[in-house]
Amino acid sequence: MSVDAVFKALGDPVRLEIVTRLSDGSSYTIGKLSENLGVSRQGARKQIQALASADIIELHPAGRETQVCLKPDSLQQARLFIADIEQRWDQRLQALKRLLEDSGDT
Amino acid sequence: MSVDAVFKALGDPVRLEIVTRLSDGSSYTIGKLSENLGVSRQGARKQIQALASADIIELHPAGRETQVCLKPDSLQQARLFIADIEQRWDQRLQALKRLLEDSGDT
DNA sequence: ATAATATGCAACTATTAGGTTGCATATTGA
DNA sequence: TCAATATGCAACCTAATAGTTGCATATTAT
Repeated sequence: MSVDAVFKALGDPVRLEIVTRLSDGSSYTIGKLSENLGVSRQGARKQIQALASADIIELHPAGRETQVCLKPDSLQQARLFIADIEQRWDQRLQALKRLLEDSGDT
Repeated sequence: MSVDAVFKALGDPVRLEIVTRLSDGSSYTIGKLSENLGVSRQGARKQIQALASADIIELHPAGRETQVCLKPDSLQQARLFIADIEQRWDQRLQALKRLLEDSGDT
């Protein structure tokens, strides 16, 4: 799964709410997860599917219900991507700072 | 700017490539940034605008060109959001582990 | 058996996104 | 001045997204 797909999956308030709820580490049925999201059950189901397709959550069908739980690997990948961007940026700023200090010495 | 909007802005390969290029800390003109992205200049321009609207980059017009540079604050916000999700998840796992160990002691 | 429950699937609509092309305009260099 | 350059703006197309409603189906509880 490419990292842009993970970001894309996180780029929606309903999906972000779902992820936030799942971050408590427990698993929810699709039905419970779909409550109070501000959209219909079927609307919520689509967002849950989108998150599953981005490998951010996992669905475990059991009997007539399906348990949903978080799968943090993709999230970590996304966080590391941002951290890398930030690190490059910081290194560049440090380099610029050193250049300024050196020229100030002469 | 809400964090889902930041994620949304990062959820596209062209925009992600733009951010990656800018992460070297230098500034590029819109024209230079638009090269070799696989889309037309106008297509690239739209993505640049999307990133600017999400407060991920800044545009500085000067004469006939416009300099583009990264603005890492929104990125940090997004990274911290993910880090928080991961932390909650980890804490829950730790708690579960302790529970198992305790019950194993009895 | 039957009713309630949890979910899935399909069709449909409206909006947004990503992309294009064409043309206008302001700035700069020769 | 005049040509080249950098960019902006607008119209347009297509595909994807977010959402809906209605109905089907499998599972579970009484």
